[in-house]
Amino acid sequence: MDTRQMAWFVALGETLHFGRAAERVHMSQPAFSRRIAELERDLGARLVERDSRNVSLTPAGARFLFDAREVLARFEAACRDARLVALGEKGELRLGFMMHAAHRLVPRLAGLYAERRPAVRLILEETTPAEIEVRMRRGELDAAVTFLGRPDPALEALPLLRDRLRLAAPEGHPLAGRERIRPADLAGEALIAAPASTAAPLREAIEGWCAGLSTPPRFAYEPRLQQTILRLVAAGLGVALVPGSICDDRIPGVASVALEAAPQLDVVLLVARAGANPAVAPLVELAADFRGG
Amino acid sequence: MDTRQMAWFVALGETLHFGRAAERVHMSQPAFSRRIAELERDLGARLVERDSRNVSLTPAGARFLFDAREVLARFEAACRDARLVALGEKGELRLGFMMHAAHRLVPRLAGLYAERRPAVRLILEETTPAEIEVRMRRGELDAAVTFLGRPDPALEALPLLRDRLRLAAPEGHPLAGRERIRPADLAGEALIAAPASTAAPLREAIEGWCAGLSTPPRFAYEPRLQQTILRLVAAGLGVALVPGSICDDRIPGVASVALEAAPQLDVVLLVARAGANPAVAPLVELAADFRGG
DNA sequence: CGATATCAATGCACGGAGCGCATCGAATGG
DNA sequence: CCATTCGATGCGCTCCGTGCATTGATATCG
Repeated sequence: MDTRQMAWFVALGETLHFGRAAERVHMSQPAFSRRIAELERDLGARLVERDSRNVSLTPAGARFLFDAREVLARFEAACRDARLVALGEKGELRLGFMMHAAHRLVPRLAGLYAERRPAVRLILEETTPAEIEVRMRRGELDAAVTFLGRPDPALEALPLLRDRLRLAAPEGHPLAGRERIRPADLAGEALIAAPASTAAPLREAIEGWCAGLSTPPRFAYEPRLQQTILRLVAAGLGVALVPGSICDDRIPGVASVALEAAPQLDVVLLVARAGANPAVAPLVELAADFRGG
Repeated sequence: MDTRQMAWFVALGETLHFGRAAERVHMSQPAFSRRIAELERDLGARLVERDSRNVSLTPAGARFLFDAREVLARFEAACRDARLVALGEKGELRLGFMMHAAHRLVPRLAGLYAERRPAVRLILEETTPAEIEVRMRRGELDAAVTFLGRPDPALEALPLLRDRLRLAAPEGHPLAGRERIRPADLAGEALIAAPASTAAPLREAIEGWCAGLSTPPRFAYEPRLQQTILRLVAAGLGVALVPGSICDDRIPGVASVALEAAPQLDVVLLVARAGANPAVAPLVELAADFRGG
């Protein structure tokens, strides 16, 4: 028993005429009669009353006609939606992103994406670069905005922007008034930075810049979120090296200072190379435009 | 494209294994592989990613799996419901009835019917005996409670109860105090009765009883509803000959008097002889019980 | 690193489901 | 009373869908 039988019966229910219904479904009348009889046999219920002059629906037939229309509509919709999802026109797109990107990058991306694919539900998951790596590999994310990390053959990294590290210091701190600082200026300072297990590329950039120091910097606090780091700086608990874009909006109580030979961090859009979710395609295009603009 | 393909795909989606899915739907693995490939071809979308070691759903496949489950469930429900309607276990039953029956008969019937067929929606349509005849013949009603009228080969009449005509007169009226009256007592009285076009059997019974009078009775008012008739009587506008059961509940201002050789009216359950709606069967049984009790 | 096992895809031949054509039987209308 | 209409049935044929055998690719283990 299948939906074709339903479609045949709907044709019959609408015409109440075997010949015309058969014609509508591109079948000969005898074949059509047999299919309807077969449907009734399978169902174990008489659906039409035929007295060789006119055809009428039984109560069961009327009910089945009504239900069949709905089932067929949903069937068609399911097939259409599968196609749309395959084309990336509909469905879901899980976009992971690190907190740094939440300020400007992700909102802009999300807005532009929604214009191109209004029917795709964009699921935003804020997390950390380390988590992103794991979840991308497991296929739990379709794409992610993160720092460029170790190259992965299965993942493609599309550059979005390049960020320079800056110093974030409490207002009134001796370094806060400087035009530009060198690694040596950090001697004895309490540093605040996320641990490598949260954002390896960022941590490596920080430690790399400090590598020249005779006494290695002291990491006083290691919270995971950039938000927290800046709050701790504002509270005067230490200084931090942070991506410059973070300092775009002034945080009360925090001053930002340029670094000499500031390390650069690439913020990239990470997508699976073997395109799992077709809905990522417009996001990739967006990344290219983004780079240009 | 039909629901069998959906069922096959659901098996695959749940096992993620061609061999086991094929087994579940009683098919060999090669045939199953082909059916899935065909489904993907018809849909124009890849539903599963197979890398010859394990099978995984694409986004389109996941969506289709979800939708397919729903479509299949509704499909099954539609088939099941058609069967139930054919068995009279579910669906609708349109029961017409004349106003006279609204007082006690129909509420009791409806209550007992609902106990036997809780899934059948009983649609009650109050109307007149004349209207009932027409609508039964057109198949717009499945059954009706009405006076026994002219026998119709297509309709079966099952006796429910037998009602004697009584006189309804305004309190204080000369006839109101009588024990029993004869047709001659009505001479000169203003009669109130529904027209023959509304309830032929009732009207005929009334006119038949009055047939012996030298001067035929004067029909002062001819409203269609029994309710109206009794109100007019209460207002002192005339007297009426009404089915006795109507007088069961006392109407303020109306007295009822027995008739000599009172005509009897059969109240019957009318059903189509060629049982159109299977849901009437328990109603027919009910009518038999009713006659007994 | 090679042998083995597992699993989906493909080649091939067969059987039957489903089709169209011709026809029948019943009912209707001129 | 014959012509027409319409659904059901008989019959032969075609091709779709099946199972069996096999291939090709890939992971697992000695």
